[in-house]
Amino acid sequence: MTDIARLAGVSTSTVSRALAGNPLIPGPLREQIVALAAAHGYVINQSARSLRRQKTDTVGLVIPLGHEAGQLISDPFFLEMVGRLSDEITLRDHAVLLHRVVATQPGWLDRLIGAHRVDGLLVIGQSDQHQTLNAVAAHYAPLVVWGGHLPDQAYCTVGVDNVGGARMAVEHLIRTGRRNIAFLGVPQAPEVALRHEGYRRALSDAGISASEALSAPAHFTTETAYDAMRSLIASGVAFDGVFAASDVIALAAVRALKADGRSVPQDVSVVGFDDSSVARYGDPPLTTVRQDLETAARVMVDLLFRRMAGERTPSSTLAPELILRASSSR
Amino acid sequence: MTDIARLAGVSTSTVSRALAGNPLIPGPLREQIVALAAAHGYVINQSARSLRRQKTDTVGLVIPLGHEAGQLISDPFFLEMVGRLSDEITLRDHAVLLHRVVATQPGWLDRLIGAHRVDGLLVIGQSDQHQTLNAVAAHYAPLVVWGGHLPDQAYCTVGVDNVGGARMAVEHLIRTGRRNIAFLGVPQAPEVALRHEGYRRALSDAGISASEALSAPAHFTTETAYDAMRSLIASGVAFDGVFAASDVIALAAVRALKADGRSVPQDVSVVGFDDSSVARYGDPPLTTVRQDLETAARVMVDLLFRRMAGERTPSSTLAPELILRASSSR
DNA sequence: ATGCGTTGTGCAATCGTTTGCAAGCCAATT
DNA sequence: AATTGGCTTGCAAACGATTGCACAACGCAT
Repeated sequence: MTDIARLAGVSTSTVSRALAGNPLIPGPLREQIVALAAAHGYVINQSARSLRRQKTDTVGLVIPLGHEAGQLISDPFFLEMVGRLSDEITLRDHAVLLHRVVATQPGWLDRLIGAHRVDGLLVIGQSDQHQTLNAVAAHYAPLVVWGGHLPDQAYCTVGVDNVGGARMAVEHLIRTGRRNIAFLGVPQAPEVALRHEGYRRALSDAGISASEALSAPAHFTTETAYDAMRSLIASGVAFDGVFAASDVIALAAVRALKADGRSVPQDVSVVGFDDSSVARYGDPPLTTVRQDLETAARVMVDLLFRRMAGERTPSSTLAPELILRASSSR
Repeated sequence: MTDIARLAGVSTSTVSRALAGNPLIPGPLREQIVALAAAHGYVINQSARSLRRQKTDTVGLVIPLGHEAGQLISDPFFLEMVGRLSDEITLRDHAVLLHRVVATQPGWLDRLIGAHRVDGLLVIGQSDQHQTLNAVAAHYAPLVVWGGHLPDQAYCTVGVDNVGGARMAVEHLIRTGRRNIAFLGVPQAPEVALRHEGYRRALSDAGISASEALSAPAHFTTETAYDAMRSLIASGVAFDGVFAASDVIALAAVRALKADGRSVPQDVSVVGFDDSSVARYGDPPLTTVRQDLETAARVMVDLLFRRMAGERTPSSTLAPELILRASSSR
């Protein structure tokens, strides 16, 4: 900047103001300086700018992998969410800092915040970090979390009605004559716990007793889901329907069922959750509970920016939609 | 930091050194300061640190969307790549800054670099920015690009042998008796152009003349791919095989074919490219050319870090693998 | 007591911006 | 001619770390 100032015959203050579009600097001079900077390929150093302004124009995107066995960001739903959120954040002229948090030592979130690299935080999925999030929300406002809505929750969430969505899925299975319906998912993550709750309620409303033996713990990865389905089959318990906590789990389950010689949906109806890209192209195409990611991302980013501006915003719950496809019989 | 220094009864220099694990500070004192910092939730301000050290411990992940009609990061292959690269970068204690570059005004890459927010850049896909990349590589070394290997290329790339991979795909189609093979993809992106080249060579080696009428322009999005397939069908040209430049395109093509009453693979064999997550679960599961993303990500990050350390590394080409599934007949 | 390493610490400059405050300039008013 | 006020512009102080250099303290040999 010093160079540009010398070239333009003014001080760095003037250059700084000109580049910031400050109306104190008269139009012609401002344009001349901007042109000069462009010609010399000068770009403002963001570290210095951030330090001085105490803001970074950057949003942190956090993917907690606390309860996951796998080490990587693999679920297509999460990845689509990353894409959607990035688009939305970029639209607002902010940069995106991606954080993949796996070894969740206590204080990881505070450290993220303390580093002052971001002006706000978007957390994709609560994982098993509900307490941490609650504690942090007490002193850090610009934080929006994608996930389930819990009763004792102090932070701002956006998410679909998981209980209602699960209910729609299971009621659909019951309506099409299924009685022994299995659940696939680990309830550590609140979203999954809520989906399990919806599953139980739908069953009990229909007068069906939910057997514990019908729930198998499957993480959000193909491998554990496949294994969970295999061991459910091996356990010998009878079932004619499966409600999975995600599409990836559902598709892995379909694969395991086929490997066992059962056909979908004739022998077993399968319903997933998310309606991520894989669901539509699945074999068979997957009946699933759609979460509208485009809206979700827009709402999350909107809430975050309002929080960054000092507003206190409430949580927001979106309506899920049941998408009927071939993996469940009519 | 001043506070911690006061509390510990030392100067900020000492605190800085203690926190950095500098052996100048004797063990016991160092531990005491570290403990004090932890107890007070003190975290080093990264803007200040970056400014002073002139490095950010951050890698930029760039997704150029120059030639794409759509506005967002949607292709699952790109997203999987983002996930894989993030994992690999995090493993090396660096942060990830995600850049989605859509309106590619000239100089966008220089502006990215000039802002000094990252120590190195990973570009996912050349898009139509080959010239830009070439120009920048002349003065900016820490840059690794995923994409096709071009003859006049000054920057470091990692990518599969696109010509060879496409050849394998098309030869497989020919071997199984297909003669009229269509190509789906826009050749603006070098990867796609190279795949088209492999397609042409395989045909001419088999003594089949490649008709221009068999190539349809499809972008990396479901919609344009679907439309491209529909208009190819509408054009009335006869074909019994399709080689698509990506899995997303291939699956959209399958959908369009089914909508027209043709069955896959009986009437038309379809082969994709990428082996992204959707391919395996497709209906029917997709024969495709696999790009090993795990290796790819590791190689890219490894090369980038060597370049950041000052080494001059050459480009690297990975071997593609043909994955046979049900979308093509044997 | 002096000299000389060795070790541990702090001073102060520096990284590249932004911005409050003051001052210079010029025209208009008294 | 002096005062006022509006525009422009620059000075210099932050922002919060890191680090070269100097110096203090200490033990030990002379």
